[in-house]
Amino acid sequence: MTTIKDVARMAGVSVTTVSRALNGHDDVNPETRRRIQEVADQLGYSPNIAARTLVSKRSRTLGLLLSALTRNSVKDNIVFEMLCGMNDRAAELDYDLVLFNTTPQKQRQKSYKALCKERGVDGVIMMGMRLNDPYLEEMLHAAIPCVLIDIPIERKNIGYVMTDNIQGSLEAVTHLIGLGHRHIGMINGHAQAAVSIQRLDGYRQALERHGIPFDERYVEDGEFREDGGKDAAYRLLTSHPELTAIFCASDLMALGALQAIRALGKRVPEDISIIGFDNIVAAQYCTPALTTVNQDKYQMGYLAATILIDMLEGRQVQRYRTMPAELIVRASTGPARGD
Amino acid sequence: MTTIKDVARMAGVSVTTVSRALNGHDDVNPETRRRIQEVADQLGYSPNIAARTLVSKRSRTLGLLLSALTRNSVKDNIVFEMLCGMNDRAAELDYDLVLFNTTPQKQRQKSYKALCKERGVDGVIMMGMRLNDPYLEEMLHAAIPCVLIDIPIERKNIGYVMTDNIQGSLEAVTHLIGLGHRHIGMINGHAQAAVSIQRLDGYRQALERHGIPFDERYVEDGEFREDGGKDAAYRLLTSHPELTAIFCASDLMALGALQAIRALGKRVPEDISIIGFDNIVAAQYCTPALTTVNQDKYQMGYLAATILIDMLEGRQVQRYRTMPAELIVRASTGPARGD
DNA sequence: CCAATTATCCGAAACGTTTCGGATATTTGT
DNA sequence: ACAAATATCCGAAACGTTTCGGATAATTGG
Repeated sequence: MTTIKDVARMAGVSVTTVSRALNGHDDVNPETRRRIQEVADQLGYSPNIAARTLVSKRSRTLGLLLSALTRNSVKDNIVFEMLCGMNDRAAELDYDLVLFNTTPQKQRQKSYKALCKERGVDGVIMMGMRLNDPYLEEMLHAAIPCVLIDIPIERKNIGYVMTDNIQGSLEAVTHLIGLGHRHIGMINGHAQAAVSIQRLDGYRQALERHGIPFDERYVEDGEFREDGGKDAAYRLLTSHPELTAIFCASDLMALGALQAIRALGKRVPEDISIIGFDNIVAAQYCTPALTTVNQDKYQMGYLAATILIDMLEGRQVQRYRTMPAELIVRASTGPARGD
Repeated sequence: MTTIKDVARMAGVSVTTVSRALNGHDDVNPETRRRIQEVADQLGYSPNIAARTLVSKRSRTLGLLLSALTRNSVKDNIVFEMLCGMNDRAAELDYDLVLFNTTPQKQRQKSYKALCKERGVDGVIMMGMRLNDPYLEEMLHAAIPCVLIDIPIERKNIGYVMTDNIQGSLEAVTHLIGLGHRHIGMINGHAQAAVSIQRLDGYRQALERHGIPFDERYVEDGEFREDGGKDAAYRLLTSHPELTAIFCASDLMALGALQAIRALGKRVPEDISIIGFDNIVAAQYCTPALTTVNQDKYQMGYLAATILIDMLEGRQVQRYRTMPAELIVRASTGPARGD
């Protein structure tokens, strides 16, 4: 492979000058710069990133800590869409992405900071992390630029992007109430997710605004999993037969709920209305098509990369972004049955 | 960050010894090794990968060239599932993955070899590449270990993994013939995909075995896109009203075909039977649920990573793998209508 | 015309590893 | 007891960049 030395030799200048010329410093003669550029092109030179990283501490590489990139998340294209967004933006800005391999057991051995330092990434995007994840705490102290997805923490060197979950669930539940529902259950994710807290909040606010008392027995956790949603729906509907609608904090759980309802011999939406959250691909294809709250996942990934790179390159920027949610009414919601 | 020098100083040995101890070389006293390991743990030392890569030319990093990781592939979870498989396997074997950002215009400027060398990746997994992609040709000459997905090329330093597409489409079309269909159209991808060639082959073989003449006018390309499938189905059905079934080379195109058929006022499967390929998530949720040929996408990614790392670490290994395809009969296929 | 500034270039150090070649001390074989 | 083999360690070079501090030549100001 051709190195900077080859270019220097062939152009008849020192490596210093080549480096400075190619990196756009201004103490190099325009004519010299042109010649160096020509030689570099001709030789197909491109700098060795390891060497550059070693000395300059900058690698034009973003680290991705995606806890959900594993076997059982394949139905769930959320991560994928976000990844596409990040990848597109990173490509535009000429950064590369590295996927950190972080199985839970590895987390114990290797600190967050070590992970980043040894890889020499300039910054990190984190998603799918639980609020009590040890990495999260650690990250707050490490001085490494980081953008969080779905975790609203405001600190130096940290940005986040998330959907307006309160607005989203508020609209969803209001939609149900508008259809005459008064006994509305909720299948939430788990307590260690910021989105769960917010979506529950929106649910409560909607009820409150319409004078419907909040009943905590109407809320079950489904761990954001399909079978978790199925179990939760089963528990909810058998314990509280008065329920006519269920708001789910994710489409995947809503899909599970659909199964449970079918197994119980009830119909959607005639007997029970269902709303999901996320607008995953399966939501528009399942039967009945799922009414849901759309998150612009691609855009979130795109924005996360944008914010991170802006931070890295010292641009002033809005570090915290909340994207609007959008209710998408399909076939899984209808008027409340008259009991 | 703590470096190898810190460990050396604190352990009272030279950096050479620390390096050799930590890397498992055998010319170091067991007791010394233990002490060094202890100090390293205590200091939270982990080697700087850039420095290591620079000198040793090995980075424990795999490069991913995924042409399909972009906005319009979000419905298509094939790449994602494969990625999950690669990621899991890489994590098990302690490798990291880097996503090369390769927009088409960048390909022109930067050679494949330069891309790999400058990043210092040990090997590469390629997928979604067209047969006439310039990178492909280049890669055959570069001496960089590479695993191809869906491109059966047998060379030194190269492996591939793909599905048995001939068997898969053979089964699919045989299934249709078994249901009494005699006029079977095909929506293929495009000529620059090995899978298209193989799937067409399987289609022809199935017809041939049952004495049904092959009619090239029954085959249209849909470019593996949903709208492409829709257009192709429209052309096929309007030009050849005798068709009672269509075999699609991808589920995404089958989804498009479903739309076209609906728009033409026909029913699936009563008027037209449809079979897809891939078994994407949407296939099981759409209406009618799609009969399709399953590819074990996760396993393909997992295998690709396995093969590549085996090659890198000098293990003897089966470099070429063809995975069995599996016909999954759902609701989009039925007996041929009697005209 | 001389001093001061500016433009342009370069040598050498530094980044954190691995590894080659050798050095020293210890053990073995006879 | 002595040569040979072995076990254990280390110094220094090398990897390919960037950058600090300075050097030289050209230009400017008065």
